[in-house]
Amino acid sequence: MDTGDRLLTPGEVAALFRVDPKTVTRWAAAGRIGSIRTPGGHRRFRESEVRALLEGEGMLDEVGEVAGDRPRNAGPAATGGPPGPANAGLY
Amino acid sequence: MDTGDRLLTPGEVAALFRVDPKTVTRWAAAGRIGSIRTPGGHRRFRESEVRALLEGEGMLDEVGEVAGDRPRNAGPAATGGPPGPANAGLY
DNA sequence: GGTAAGTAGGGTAATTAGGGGG
DNA sequence: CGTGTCCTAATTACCCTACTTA
Repeated sequence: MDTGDRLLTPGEVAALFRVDPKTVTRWAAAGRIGSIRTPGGHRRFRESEVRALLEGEGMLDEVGEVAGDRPRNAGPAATGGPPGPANAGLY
Repeated sequence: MDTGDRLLTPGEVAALFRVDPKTVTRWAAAGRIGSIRTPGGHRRFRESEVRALLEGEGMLDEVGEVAGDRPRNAGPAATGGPPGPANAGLY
């Protein structure tokens, strides 16, 4: 069960992705990444989910998009059935 | 049924939310989370309430998924443990 | 009774949330 | 369309000492 349910702060995730914390917050707002809200309104992200995203688990399209192409995001359409982030409409 | 009246210490709740014990105490002081006060003045929190807050507090009882009744994850268990980090917008 | 750990309390700095505009 | 940076406001984290709990 303990798949490493450690919660990371926006700053931690931002450092992992080398982006601004604001961008991470936008991902959570867009439902692209699961987020746990504290009673105070701050967000916490699951280390396991962040790691999966870092590996490319978010896009199950690792084949055919490696070289000589500009794949914006051909069909994210969740056809792969991401078991986790089912939270779409946030607010 | 038992509401899981197990009481958790501020340190336990803080570890669950990845915050400081002081922050948990502040939540109790602000009335954001129920707290039981000991005769000495220390606080105890209900395990059931804390868990509800972690899940998003959407009163969505996801207790019915015990046996393979929902073939949702057919491949990679990306998120790992909690398959449904469905959080609710609270702000 | 005594020791160690945790918690409460106040105060200050750092981080985060939200919106707007580039 | 997505990201980085600006602002203000709110929340959180770490500092301290004293008391309660185990």
